[in-house]
Parts: sequence; structure tokens; C-alpha cells
Amino acid sequence: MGRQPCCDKIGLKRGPWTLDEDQKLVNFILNNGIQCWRLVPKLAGLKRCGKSCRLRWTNYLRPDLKRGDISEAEEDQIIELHARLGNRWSKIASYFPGRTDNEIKNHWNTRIKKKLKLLGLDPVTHNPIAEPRADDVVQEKSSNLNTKNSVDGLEMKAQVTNHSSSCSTSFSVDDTEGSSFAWADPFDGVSSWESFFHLEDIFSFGTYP
DNA sequence: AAGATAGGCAACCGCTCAAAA
DNA sequence: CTTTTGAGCGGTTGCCTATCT
Repeated sequence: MGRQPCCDKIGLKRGPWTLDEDQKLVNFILNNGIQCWRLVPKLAGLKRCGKSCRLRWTNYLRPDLKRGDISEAEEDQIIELHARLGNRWSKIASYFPGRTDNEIKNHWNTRIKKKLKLLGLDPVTHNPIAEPRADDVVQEKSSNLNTKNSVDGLEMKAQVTNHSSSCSTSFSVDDTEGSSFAWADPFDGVSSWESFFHLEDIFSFGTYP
């Protein structure tokens, strides 16, 4: 017997968020803050469940989100942290101010996993993969060089050369918990959300149906 | 040019945990 | 102490876009 659903789903909207819905949610949270996610959609005039609102806010609308590609250095940190923490994405995300667990999880599943495999490392254990089958290697290489990612494929090959010495061994992480990547306060030195939060910036990204 | 396929990402689902009643 | 409720987390799905054939 599972938990009851967080909300009555009848009549609730699902799927991609519209600009209007985003504006309602942002305006509500800016004006009222967040006390109880369950009440947010009702009070904000949204036909969404609270969970959906929370996800939209944390993964997309939060003012302190850092947008743009995950850098090489960030990727390396993610790999190190994953070796230590496993699939604890929220924990890993906490080392990257402005990045969300969802973003890091997606990046891991779509890019880093492949990168590690190319480096001959098991993405789960981070240990060298024992004797990769020859046909697997051929398949992997040809798919990378023949698809739209051919440029990426070449970059990855370059990385193999660059990192071969450090990556062929397991990642020995000797730092203590959170030593060098402490959360920076996104509002540090900023007097209020309003001054930090420019609506035109927020609504200039993404696409709406 | 059009259909097929693959990749990327936003969003949802269902579970766990902790706090409140 | 037990039950209920809400928040958070990780896994998964499905849509959209880019690329290939």
C-alpha cells in the first residue's frame, strides 16, 4: 500500500509549463515566499500540484540557477564526487552552487557515462572495465565518429590522451567532506531578491508551447 | 525532402524520511 | 507510540530537436 497521492490529480494540468504559469509561480513566491508547497498552486492560481511547482521552481525558475554548459572542471568534480557518493545527486549538486540535482543527473546519464566508458572505466564502480570486447570498442568508436557528435568524439579521444594517467587508476579522493567546494551564498552582497532577480532575464530563456 | 533514429532534457512517478498531530 | 502528511530524492519517461539515411 503506497502513499496517497500528494494532491487530487483530477483537473490538474501536466506537461510543459507555459510562460503565464511561470510568471504566476515566480510572482507568488517572490511576494509570499514558500511556506507549504501544497498550498502554493492554490494560492498562486495554478492548476498544478505542489510537487510540480516545487520541481519547476528548483530546476528552472530559481534565481540563483547557473545556466550554461557544465565545464570540464565541473565534470571532473562530478566524477570525483560520484566515485565517493554514488548516485546521491542532490548531495553532489550541493557542491555546485547554481546547479540542480536534475541537471547533474541528466548530464551524468547523457555525457559523463559515455566519457567514462570511452576511458575504459565502469561508470558505476569507477574501476577499469575488465577486458572490453573488441567489437564493443569498434562499435563505440565508429558510432562516435560517424554521428552528429563526431567533433565531441574527437574531443573525447583527446581527453583520453590527456587524462589517461590519472583516469586509468581509480579516483583517490582524500579531501574531507565539502572542503573546497562550499556553497556560496547566491545572495551574498545583494540586498534583496528583487534586486537580484530580473524577470526579463528569467523569461528570456526556454521555449514555451 | 521526408522519414527514421538518437540524444538531450524537462517533467513525472513512486519511494523514503522526518516532522507534526 | 502510532499515524498522517509534506518535502525531498533518485529513477524513469516522453517529448522535442538535430542528425542521418
